[in-house]
Amino acid sequence: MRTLDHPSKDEMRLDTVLAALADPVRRTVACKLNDAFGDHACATFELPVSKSTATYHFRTLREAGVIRQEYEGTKIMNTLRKDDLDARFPGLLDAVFAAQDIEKPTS
Amino acid sequence: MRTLDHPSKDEMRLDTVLAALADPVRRTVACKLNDAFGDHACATFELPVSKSTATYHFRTLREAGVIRQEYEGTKIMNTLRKDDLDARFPGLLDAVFAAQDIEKPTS
DNA sequence: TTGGTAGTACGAAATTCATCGTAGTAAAGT
DNA sequence: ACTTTACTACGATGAATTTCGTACTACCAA
Repeated sequence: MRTLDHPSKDEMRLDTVLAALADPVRRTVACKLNDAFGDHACATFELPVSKSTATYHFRTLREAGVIRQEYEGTKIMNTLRKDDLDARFPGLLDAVFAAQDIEKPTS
Repeated sequence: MRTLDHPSKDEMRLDTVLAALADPVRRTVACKLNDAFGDHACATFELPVSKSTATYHFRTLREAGVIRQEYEGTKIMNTLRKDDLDARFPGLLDAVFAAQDIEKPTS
């Protein structure tokens, strides 16, 4: 079974988290994970980039600690590490999501 | 009299603000402005970079809308645009400062 | 076992970023 | 008028980021 490395809560760095969330493609992923229910395989995000670029962005988010990635068959299921991030940097994620919604309101 | 360009509140972009705050040197500047009283000329920050690099970071912060820069004689006085940022992206700045303090507690 | 699915790894190219030194400028001090 | 101060502009450089295509792999399904 394939597994992927994730930083522990304590290993999360503010530099890295902010840099991860500064990119619009990655912020879109994080926001969608925050809003949505159900399945979140990488392919379901319809990002405006190629498949290999998408892989890069998902890896960047995972290595920053923003998302968790777990294999499920050939797919990778992505979830937001909201609890861990809230514990490490309280209020940060919510402020970013709120800011995103102000700038680009959803529907 | 020399003046410098600043984005209006509405021109502030989340991408740019987050990218500005993702850099440790720039985040240090913003945090110090948030904490301190009195004079804040560029030279008072004792950053671990050369003078020309410091100029670059201050300009990046100004163009993102994070700080305001105004000439006063040969000096430039820097202030945090807290009110504007709070109005545009409520809670964001405070969350970042709180996170910074968790990661690198002041004194 | 053959084929499809969902993603990764790798290498390359383009762009942006962070850094610096040098030279210059505007204002203030003497 | 000259010097000092505090900063900027410019050009260069190296590092990091973002992008992509191609080739590959692990797993599942028929």
